[in-house]
Amino acid sequence: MIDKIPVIVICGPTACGKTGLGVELALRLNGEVISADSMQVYRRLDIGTAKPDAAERRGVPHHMLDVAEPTESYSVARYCAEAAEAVADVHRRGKLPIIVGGTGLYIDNLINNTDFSAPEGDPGLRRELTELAEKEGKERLHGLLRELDAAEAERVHPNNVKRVIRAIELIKITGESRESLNEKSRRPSPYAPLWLAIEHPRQALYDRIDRRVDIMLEKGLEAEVRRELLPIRDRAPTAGQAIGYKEMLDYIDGRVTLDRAADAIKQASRRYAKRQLTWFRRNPRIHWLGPEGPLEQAMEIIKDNKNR
RNA sequence: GGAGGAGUUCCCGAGCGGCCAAAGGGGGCAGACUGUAAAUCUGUUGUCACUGACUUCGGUGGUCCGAAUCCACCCUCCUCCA
Repeated sequence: MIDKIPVIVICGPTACGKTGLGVELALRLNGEVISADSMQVYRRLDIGTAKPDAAERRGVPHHMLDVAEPTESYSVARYCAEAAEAVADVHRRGKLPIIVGGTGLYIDNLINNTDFSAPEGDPGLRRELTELAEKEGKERLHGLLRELDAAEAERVHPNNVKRVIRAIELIKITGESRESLNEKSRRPSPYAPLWLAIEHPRQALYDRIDRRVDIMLEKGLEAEVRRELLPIRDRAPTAGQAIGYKEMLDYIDGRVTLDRAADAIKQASRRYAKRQLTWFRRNPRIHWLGPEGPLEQAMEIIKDNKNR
């Protein structure tokens, strides 16, 4: 307990005000921000990912931004390795690591110190299995998983081809069941996290999202997409999935009007926020801050936490 | 003014006498989640005293054992002729 690295985690759905709160806390607590955002890791994808600019960062050092090229495929495993290093570095220098972001998967695995020594994907095998699913059906693919790892087949829905493939891949490469691999991946966490998240009434959150998308458009989202994504559109496996970018490409290609593209971005962002909420709500350690004066609420909780 | 066509559950849209609270899609809501996660996937979506009842398919009134589906009139919208 005594040796654990104290960290603050600020999570929550998009557009809830995480970035601002993170910076404020960093300024007050002598901290540095470690971003936990699967899309802000990409260089030059600034507007669409709502990456904080120099003004927003207010001199607070930010880590885990701009650490990959848009053409690279990124992953939880890579994030955890790099972010853990960043956290350790910040702590070593006597500063408070503040993890700020909306990618729940990344945050949880970073904090839990998950061991990602399990094998990563085998592109050849993946292609083969994808073809199998296309030619013979998802049920056939799922049946294959059932033969190899019945317990996992029980947990993964046949329609979730990505997961089915991953599970088959794991057992084919390692010979071990998913359950046993997951068991092995659990390690003690070196962190003592204080979890914070900002909650807004649903409609208020959706309004914030809409406004934010309008601002992105004003700031030049279209130009950013033309400049950064259009030239590499088929070579951006992860970055190409970002909300905002694929919708803008539809517009640039002339498939939809700008208005419709904007609506699609808002729509997708709202649905994304919903999924984030689902993810974070199941974490009982999170202290949910109301929309009014989240900074004061956060400081209060931090004080209580210290006294404990 | 005349001739056609259309009005369906939050939206789009199928249904055209019983098996219809009404296909499908969208959206909403809820959930899952360990190497693409801003991704991928699941469930649910008229009301209730919920294995049954009640209200609903533009309105009113009919036909029929029985209507979203047939008939009459009315209202609204669209296309064409004037």
